[in-house]
Amino acid sequence: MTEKDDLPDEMFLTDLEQDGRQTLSFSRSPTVLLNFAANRFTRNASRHYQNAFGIGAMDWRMLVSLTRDPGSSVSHASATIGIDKGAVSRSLARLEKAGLASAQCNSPDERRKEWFLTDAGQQLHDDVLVTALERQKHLLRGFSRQDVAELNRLLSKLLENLDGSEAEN
Amino acid sequence: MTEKDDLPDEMFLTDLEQDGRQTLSFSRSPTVLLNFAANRFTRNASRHYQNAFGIGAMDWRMLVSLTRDPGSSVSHASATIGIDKGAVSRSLARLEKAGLASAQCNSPDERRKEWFLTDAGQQLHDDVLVTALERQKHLLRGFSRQDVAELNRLLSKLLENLDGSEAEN
DNA sequence: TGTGGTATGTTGTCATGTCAACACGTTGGA
DNA sequence: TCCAACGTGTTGACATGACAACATACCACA
Repeated sequence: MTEKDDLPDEMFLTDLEQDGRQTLSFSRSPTVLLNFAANRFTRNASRHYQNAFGIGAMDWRMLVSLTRDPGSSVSHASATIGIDKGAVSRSLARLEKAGLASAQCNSPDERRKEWFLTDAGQQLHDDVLVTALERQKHLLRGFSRQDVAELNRLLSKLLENLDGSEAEN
Repeated sequence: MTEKDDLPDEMFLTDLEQDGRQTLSFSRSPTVLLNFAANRFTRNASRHYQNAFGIGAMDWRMLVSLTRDPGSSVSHASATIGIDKGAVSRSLARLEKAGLASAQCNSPDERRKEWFLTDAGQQLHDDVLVTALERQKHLLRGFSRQDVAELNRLLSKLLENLDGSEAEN
Protein backbone atom coordinates (compact mmCIF):
# COMPACT_ATOMS: atom_id res chain seq x y z
CA MET A 1 0.00 0.00 0.00
CA THR A 2 1.48 3.31 -0.98
CA GLU A 3 2.19 5.95 1.64
CA LYS A 4 -0.02 8.42 -0.20
CA ASP A 5 -3.02 6.23 0.47
CA ASP A 6 -3.79 8.37 3.46
CA LEU A 7 -5.97 11.26 2.38
CA PRO A 8 -7.87 12.17 5.57
CA ASP A 9 -11.53 11.15 5.85
CA GLU A 10 -12.31 14.70 6.93
CA MET A 11 -11.92 16.10 3.46
CA PHE A 12 -14.85 14.06 2.21
CA LEU A 13 -17.16 14.60 5.16
CA THR A 14 -19.56 17.27 6.20
CA ASP A 15 -20.74 17.88 9.76
CA LEU A 16 -24.38 17.64 10.74
CA GLU A 17 -25.47 20.72 12.58
CA GLN A 18 -27.65 19.11 15.15
CA ASP A 19 -25.88 16.18 16.68
CA GLY A 20 -22.21 16.22 15.82
CA ARG A 21 -22.50 13.33 13.37
CA GLN A 22 -21.01 13.34 9.92
CA THR A 23 -21.89 12.20 6.46
CA LEU A 24 -20.49 12.26 2.97
CA SER A 25 -20.16 15.61 1.26
CA PHE A 26 -21.42 15.17 -2.27
CA SER A 27 -19.67 18.32 -3.45
CA ARG A 28 -16.30 17.16 -2.13
CA SER A 29 -16.52 13.52 -3.16
CA PRO A 30 -15.03 12.92 -6.59
CA THR A 31 -16.83 9.59 -6.93
CA VAL A 32 -20.23 11.22 -6.59
CA LEU A 33 -19.42 14.17 -8.82
CA LEU A 34 -17.90 11.81 -11.36
CA ASN A 35 -20.98 9.67 -11.48
CA PHE A 36 -23.39 12.54 -11.77
CA ALA A 37 -21.42 14.25 -14.52
CA ALA A 38 -20.86 11.08 -16.51
CA ASN A 39 -24.43 9.87 -16.31
CA ARG A 40 -25.95 13.18 -17.14
CA PHE A 41 -23.68 13.72 -20.13
CA THR A 42 -23.81 10.24 -21.61
CA ARG A 43 -27.50 9.66 -21.29
CA ASN A 44 -28.15 13.05 -22.77
CA ALA A 45 -25.73 12.40 -25.62
CA SER A 46 -27.08 8.89 -26.16
CA ARG A 47 -30.59 10.14 -26.50
CA HIS A 48 -29.47 12.84 -28.88
CA TYR A 49 -27.51 10.38 -31.03
CA GLN A 50 -30.44 7.96 -31.06
CA ASN A 51 -32.74 10.65 -32.31
CA ALA A 52 -30.34 12.18 -34.81
CA PHE A 53 -28.41 9.10 -35.99
CA GLY A 54 -30.21 6.01 -34.79
CA ILE A 55 -27.34 4.76 -32.62
CA GLY A 56 -26.48 5.26 -28.97
CA ALA A 57 -23.26 6.29 -27.25
CA MET A 58 -22.03 2.73 -26.99
CA ASP A 59 -22.38 2.08 -30.70
CA TRP A 60 -20.79 5.46 -31.43
CA ARG A 61 -17.78 4.33 -29.43
CA MET A 62 -17.62 1.14 -31.48
CA LEU A 63 -17.66 3.20 -34.68
CA VAL A 64 -14.65 5.09 -33.34
CA SER A 65 -12.89 1.92 -32.27
CA LEU A 66 -13.29 0.22 -35.65
CA THR A 67 -12.23 3.38 -37.44
CA ARG A 68 -8.95 3.25 -35.52
CA ASP A 69 -8.54 -0.53 -35.58
CA PRO A 70 -10.23 -2.07 -38.59
CA GLY A 71 -10.24 -5.83 -38.35
CA SER A 72 -10.54 -5.96 -34.58
CA SER A 73 -12.02 -8.95 -32.85
CA VAL A 74 -14.44 -8.65 -29.93
CA SER A 75 -11.63 -9.46 -27.51
CA HIS A 76 -9.22 -7.01 -29.03
CA ALA A 77 -11.74 -4.15 -29.10
CA SER A 78 -12.72 -4.95 -25.53
CA ALA A 79 -9.12 -4.85 -24.36
CA THR A 80 -8.29 -1.75 -26.37
CA ILE A 81 -11.16 0.47 -25.31
CA GLY A 82 -11.66 -1.04 -21.89
CA ILE A 83 -15.29 -2.04 -22.29
CA ASP A 84 -16.62 -5.45 -21.31
CA LYS A 85 -16.63 -7.96 -24.17
CA GLY A 86 -20.30 -8.75 -23.66
CA ALA A 87 -21.22 -5.14 -24.35
CA VAL A 88 -18.82 -5.04 -27.30
CA SER A 89 -20.39 -8.20 -28.71
CA ARG A 90 -23.89 -6.79 -28.43
CA SER A 91 -22.91 -3.49 -29.95
CA LEU A 92 -21.27 -5.18 -32.94
CA ALA A 93 -24.42 -7.23 -33.44
CA ARG A 94 -26.48 -4.05 -33.53
CA LEU A 95 -24.09 -2.38 -35.97
CA GLU A 96 -24.12 -5.43 -38.23
CA LYS A 97 -27.91 -5.53 -38.16
CA ALA A 98 -28.00 -1.86 -39.09
CA GLY A 99 -25.63 -2.44 -42.00
CA LEU A 100 -22.91 -0.36 -40.40
CA ALA A 101 -20.36 -3.12 -39.73
CA SER A 102 -19.57 -6.55 -41.04
CA ALA A 103 -17.50 -9.50 -39.89
CA GLN A 104 -14.95 -11.57 -41.75
CA CYS A 105 -13.47 -14.86 -40.60
CA ASN A 106 -9.89 -14.69 -41.86
CA SER A 107 -8.19 -16.33 -38.95
CA PRO A 108 -7.13 -19.98 -38.64
CA ASP A 109 -8.99 -19.69 -35.34
CA GLU A 110 -12.54 -20.11 -36.54
CA ARG A 111 -13.94 -18.63 -33.37
CA ARG A 112 -12.42 -15.27 -34.13
CA LYS A 113 -14.14 -12.68 -36.31
CA GLU A 114 -12.57 -9.56 -37.71
CA TRP A 115 -14.85 -6.60 -37.77
CA PHE A 116 -14.88 -3.74 -40.26
CA LEU A 117 -17.08 -0.73 -40.84
CA THR A 118 -19.11 -0.70 -44.03
CA ASP A 119 -19.15 2.41 -46.21
CA ALA A 120 -22.34 3.42 -44.46
CA GLY A 121 -20.64 2.91 -41.13
CA GLN A 122 -17.71 5.07 -42.09
CA GLN A 123 -20.02 7.78 -43.36
CA LEU A 124 -22.05 7.69 -40.14
CA HIS A 125 -18.82 7.87 -38.15
CA ASP A 126 -17.88 11.07 -39.98
CA ASP A 127 -21.34 12.55 -39.41
CA VAL A 128 -21.48 11.75 -35.70
CA LEU A 129 -17.90 12.93 -35.12
CA VAL A 130 -18.91 16.49 -35.93
CA THR A 131 -21.72 16.42 -33.38
CA ALA A 132 -19.66 14.59 -30.77
CA LEU A 133 -16.92 17.20 -30.95
CA GLU A 134 -19.45 20.02 -30.65
CA ARG A 135 -21.10 18.43 -27.66
CA GLN A 136 -17.80 17.81 -25.93
CA LYS A 137 -16.66 21.38 -26.54
CA HIS A 138 -19.98 22.63 -25.26
CA LEU A 139 -19.50 20.58 -22.13
CA LEU A 140 -16.06 22.14 -21.72
CA ARG A 141 -17.20 25.75 -21.96
CA GLY A 142 -14.98 27.91 -19.82
CA PHE A 143 -12.21 25.30 -19.66
CA SER A 144 -8.70 26.26 -20.69
CA ARG A 145 -6.45 23.82 -22.54
CA GLN A 146 -4.60 23.32 -19.29
CA ASP A 147 -7.87 22.50 -17.53
CA VAL A 148 -8.66 19.86 -20.14
CA ALA A 149 -5.19 18.35 -19.97
CA GLU A 150 -5.37 18.28 -16.17
CA LEU A 151 -8.84 16.71 -16.23
CA ASN A 152 -7.61 14.03 -18.63
CA ARG A 153 -4.59 13.35 -16.43
CA LEU A 154 -6.70 12.98 -13.28
CA LEU A 155 -9.32 10.80 -14.96
CA SER A 156 -6.64 8.58 -16.47
CA LYS A 157 -5.10 8.18 -13.03
CA LEU A 158 -8.49 7.14 -11.66
CA LEU A 159 -8.82 4.58 -14.43
CA GLU A 160 -5.39 3.19 -13.62
CA ASN A 161 -6.40 2.88 -9.99
CA LEU A 162 -9.59 1.10 -11.03
CA ASP A 163 -7.60 -1.33 -13.13
CA GLY A 164 -5.10 -1.73 -10.32
CA SER A 165 -7.93 -2.52 -7.91
CA GLU A 166 -8.54 -5.73 -9.70
CA ALA A 167 -4.92 -6.67 -9.28
CA GLU A 168 -5.03 -5.99 -5.58
CA ASN A 169 -8.33 -7.66 -4.83
CA MET B 1 -21.39 32.24 -26.07
CA THR B 2 -18.16 32.74 -24.17
CA GLU B 3 -14.93 33.40 -26.04
CA LYS B 4 -13.37 30.36 -24.40
CA ASP B 5 -15.84 28.12 -26.16
CA ASP B 6 -13.25 27.56 -28.83
CA LEU B 7 -11.03 24.71 -27.76
CA PRO B 8 -9.68 23.37 -31.05
CA ASP B 9 -11.10 20.11 -32.40
CA GLU B 10 -7.54 18.90 -32.93
CA MET B 11 -6.95 18.33 -29.24
CA PHE B 12 -9.62 15.65 -29.15
CA LEU B 13 -8.72 13.94 -32.42
CA THR B 14 -6.23 11.33 -33.45
CA ASP B 15 -4.96 10.81 -37.00
CA LEU B 16 -5.46 7.56 -38.83
CA GLU B 17 -2.20 6.30 -40.22
CA GLN B 18 -3.44 5.07 -43.51
CA ASP B 19 -5.64 7.63 -45.12
CA GLY B 20 -5.31 10.95 -43.39
CA ARG B 21 -8.72 10.72 -41.76
CA GLN B 22 -9.35 11.43 -38.10
CA THR B 23 -11.38 10.08 -35.25
CA LEU B 24 -11.95 10.71 -31.59
CA SER B 25 -9.07 10.06 -29.23
CA PHE B 26 -10.48 8.23 -26.25
CA SER B 27 -7.51 9.07 -24.08
CA ARG B 28 -7.82 12.79 -24.76
CA SER B 29 -11.61 13.06 -24.54
CA PRO B 30 -12.81 13.87 -21.05
CA THR B 31 -16.33 12.67 -21.81
CA VAL B 32 -15.13 9.17 -22.63
CA LEU B 33 -12.70 8.94 -19.72
CA LEU B 34 -15.36 10.34 -17.42
CA ASN B 35 -17.88 7.75 -18.47
CA PHE B 36 -15.51 4.82 -18.19
CA ALA B 37 -14.26 5.86 -14.76
CA ALA B 38 -17.72 6.57 -13.40
CA ASN B 39 -19.28 3.37 -14.68
CA ARG B 40 -16.47 1.17 -13.54
CA PHE B 41 -16.40 2.66 -10.06
CA THR B 42 -20.13 2.89 -9.41
CA ARG B 43 -21.11 -0.51 -10.70
CA ASN B 44 -18.30 -2.06 -8.75
CA ALA B 45 -19.29 -0.16 -5.61
CA SER B 46 -22.96 -0.90 -6.11
CA ARG B 47 -22.33 -4.58 -6.35
CA HIS B 48 -20.15 -4.49 -3.25
CA TYR B 49 -22.75 -2.54 -1.26
CA GLN B 50 -25.49 -4.92 -2.40
CA ASN B 51 -23.50 -7.88 -1.19
CA ALA B 52 -22.31 -6.34 2.05
CA PHE B 53 -25.29 -4.17 3.01
CA GLY B 54 -28.23 -5.11 0.82
CA ILE B 55 -28.52 -1.69 -0.84
CA GLY B 56 -27.06 -0.24 -4.00
CA ALA B 57 -25.22 3.00 -4.68
CA MET B 58 -28.41 4.89 -5.38
CA ASP B 59 -29.98 3.95 -2.04
CA TRP B 60 -26.70 4.72 -0.30
CA ARG B 61 -26.89 8.23 -1.74
CA MET B 62 -30.43 8.56 -0.41
CA LEU B 63 -29.22 7.52 3.05
CA VAL B 64 -26.68 10.33 2.86
CA SER B 65 -29.24 12.81 1.61
CA LEU B 66 -31.74 12.09 4.39
CA THR B 67 -28.98 12.21 6.97
CA ARG B 68 -28.19 15.73 5.86
CA ASP B 69 -31.80 16.82 5.25
CA PRO B 70 -34.23 14.88 7.43
CA GLY B 71 -37.79 15.63 6.44
CA SER B 72 -37.06 16.08 2.75
CA SER B 73 -39.72 15.50 0.16
CA VAL B 74 -39.05 13.67 -3.10
CA SER B 75 -38.91 17.00 -4.93
CA HIS B 76 -36.59 18.58 -2.44
CA ALA B 77 -34.20 15.66 -2.39
CA SER B 78 -34.26 15.54 -6.17
CA ALA B 79 -33.40 19.22 -6.43
CA THR B 80 -30.78 19.07 -3.71
CA ILE B 81 -28.78 16.10 -4.91
CA GLY B 82 -29.49 16.55 -8.61
CA ILE B 83 -31.04 13.16 -9.25
CA ASP B 84 -34.26 12.70 -11.18
CA LYS B 85 -37.34 12.59 -8.95
CA GLY B 86 -38.50 9.28 -10.43
CA ALA B 87 -35.29 7.62 -9.28
CA VAL B 88 -35.57 9.32 -5.89
CA SER B 89 -39.15 8.12 -5.52
CA ARG B 90 -38.19 4.56 -6.29
CA SER B 91 -35.24 4.59 -3.98
CA LEU B 92 -37.34 5.90 -1.10
CA ALA B 93 -39.87 3.15 -1.75
CA ARG B 94 -37.11 0.56 -1.50
CA LEU B 95 -35.75 2.10 1.70
CA GLU B 96 -39.22 2.18 3.21
CA LYS B 97 -39.81 -1.43 2.28
CA ALA B 98 -36.50 -2.38 3.88
CA GLY B 99 -37.45 -0.56 7.07
CA LEU B 100 -34.71 2.01 6.59
CA ALA B 101 -36.85 5.09 5.98
CA SER B 102 -40.37 6.23 6.74
CA ALA B 103 -42.66 8.97 5.52
CA GLN B 104 -44.77 11.45 7.44
CA CYS B 105 -47.46 13.69 6.01
CA ASN B 106 -47.10 16.88 8.05
CA SER B 107 -47.73 19.38 5.33
CA PRO B 108 -50.96 21.22 4.53
CA ASP B 109 -50.22 19.95 1.03
CA GLU B 110 -51.43 16.38 1.30
CA ARG B 111 -49.46 15.31 -1.74
CA ARG B 112 -46.20 16.03 0.01
CA LYS B 113 -44.44 13.48 2.21
CA GLU B 114 -41.55 14.17 4.53
CA TRP B 115 -39.00 11.39 4.66
CA PHE B 116 -36.84 10.38 7.62
CA LEU B 117 -34.38 7.61 8.27
CA THR B 118 -35.39 5.04 10.85
CA ASP B 119 -32.91 4.00 13.55
CA ALA B 120 -31.96 1.07 11.33
CA GLY B 121 -31.43 3.46 8.45
CA GLN B 122 -29.19 5.70 10.47
CA GLN B 123 -27.21 2.72 11.70
CA LEU B 124 -26.81 1.40 8.15
CA HIS B 125 -25.70 4.87 7.03
CA ASP B 126 -22.95 4.84 9.63
CA ASP B 127 -21.86 1.34 8.60
CA VAL B 128 -21.75 2.08 4.87
CA LEU B 129 -20.00 5.41 5.37
CA VAL B 130 -16.90 3.61 6.65
CA THR B 131 -16.76 1.43 3.56
CA ALA B 132 -17.62 4.26 1.19
CA LEU B 133 -14.76 6.37 2.52
CA GLU B 134 -12.34 3.47 2.22
CA ARG B 135 -13.37 2.78 -1.33
CA GLN B 136 -13.09 6.40 -2.32
CA LYS B 137 -9.66 6.71 -0.75
CA HIS B 138 -8.59 3.54 -2.50
CA LEU B 139 -9.75 5.00 -5.79
CA LEU B 140 -7.68 8.10 -5.05
CA ARG B 141 -4.40 6.29 -4.38
CA GLY B 142 -1.53 8.45 -5.44
CA PHE B 143 -3.62 11.65 -5.46
CA SER B 144 -2.49 14.64 -3.46
CA ARG B 145 -4.96 16.88 -1.67
CA GLN B 146 -4.41 19.41 -4.42
CA ASP B 147 -5.24 16.78 -7.03
CA VAL B 148 -8.51 15.97 -5.27
CA ALA B 149 -9.44 19.62 -4.92
CA GLU B 150 -8.62 20.22 -8.57
CA LEU B 151 -10.63 17.17 -9.68
CA ASN B 152 -13.61 18.36 -7.62
CA ARG B 153 -13.33 21.83 -9.14
CA LEU B 154 -13.22 20.52 -12.70
CA LEU B 155 -16.06 18.05 -12.17
CA SER B 156 -18.20 20.73 -10.55
CA LYS B 157 -17.55 22.97 -13.55
CA LEU B 158 -18.69 20.19 -15.85
CA LEU B 159 -21.86 19.78 -13.81
CA GLU B 160 -22.53 23.49 -14.03
CA ASN B 161 -22.11 23.31 -17.80
CA LEU B 162 -24.49 20.38 -17.92
CA ASP B 163 -27.09 22.32 -15.95
CA GLY B 164 -26.48 25.32 -18.15
CA SER B 165 -27.04 23.20 -21.24
CA GLU B 166 -30.63 22.79 -20.34
CA ALA B 167 -31.02 26.52 -20.13
CA GLU B 168 -29.44 26.97 -23.52
CA ASN B 169 -31.24 24.21 -25.34
C1' DT C 1 -67.16 29.27 -8.38
C1' DG C 2 -64.72 27.34 -12.14
C1' DT C 3 -60.67 26.53 -14.74
C1' DG C 4 -56.01 26.44 -16.62
C1' DG C 5 -51.48 26.00 -15.18
C1' DT C 6 -48.28 24.23 -11.96
C1' DA C 7 -46.55 21.04 -8.40
C1' DT C 8 -45.93 16.46 -6.20
C1' DG C 9 -45.20 11.89 -6.59
C1' DT C 10 -45.57 7.44 -9.18
C1' DT C 11 -44.74 4.38 -12.91
C1' DG C 12 -43.10 2.94 -17.65
C1' DT C 13 -39.38 2.62 -20.70
C1' DC C 14 -34.79 2.71 -21.96
C1' DA C 15 -29.31 2.49 -22.86
C1' DT C 16 -25.24 1.60 -20.57
C1' DG C 17 -21.82 -1.50 -19.32
C1' DT C 18 -20.79 -4.38 -15.40
C1' DC C 19 -20.33 -9.48 -13.72
C1' DA C 20 -21.35 -14.17 -14.58
C1' DA C 21 -22.44 -18.40 -16.93
C1' DC C 22 -22.25 -20.89 -20.89
C1' DA C 23 -20.95 -23.26 -25.54
C1' DC C 24 -17.49 -24.37 -28.20
C1' DG C 25 -12.70 -24.01 -30.32
C1' DT C 26 -7.68 -24.04 -29.38
C1' DT C 27 -3.49 -25.27 -27.09
C1' DG C 28 -0.01 -27.68 -24.71
C1' DG C 29 1.42 -31.31 -21.88
C1' DA C 30 1.06 -36.09 -20.25
C1' DT D 1 -4.22 -39.59 -28.56
C1' DC D 2 -6.54 -37.57 -24.81
C1' DC D 3 -7.71 -34.08 -21.68
C1' DA D 4 -7.43 -29.97 -18.68
C1' DA D 5 -6.93 -25.26 -19.01
C1' DC D 6 -7.57 -21.36 -21.50
C1' DG D 7 -9.57 -18.25 -25.17
C1' DT D 8 -13.39 -16.38 -28.04
C1' DG D 9 -17.77 -14.92 -28.38
C1' DT D 10 -22.69 -14.98 -26.85
C1' DT D 11 -26.35 -14.38 -23.72
C1' DG D 12 -28.63 -13.53 -19.07
C1' DA D 13 -29.26 -10.63 -15.22
C1' DC D 14 -28.85 -6.41 -13.16
C1' DA D 15 -28.60 -1.25 -11.03
C1' DT D 16 -28.43 3.25 -12.43
C1' DG D 17 -30.75 7.33 -13.41
C1' DA D 18 -32.30 9.65 -17.47
C1' DC D 19 -36.84 11.26 -20.00
C1' DA D 20 -41.72 10.95 -20.39
C1' DA D 21 -46.44 10.17 -19.25
C1' DC D 22 -49.76 10.02 -15.93
C1' DA D 23 -52.92 10.82 -11.67
C1' DT D 24 -54.10 13.91 -8.44
C1' DA D 25 -53.66 18.10 -5.40
C1' DC D 26 -52.88 23.01 -5.24
C1' DC D 27 -53.02 27.84 -6.69
C1' DA D 28 -54.17 32.05 -8.87
C1' DC D 29 -57.04 34.51 -11.73
C1' DA D 30 -61.29 35.66 -14.22
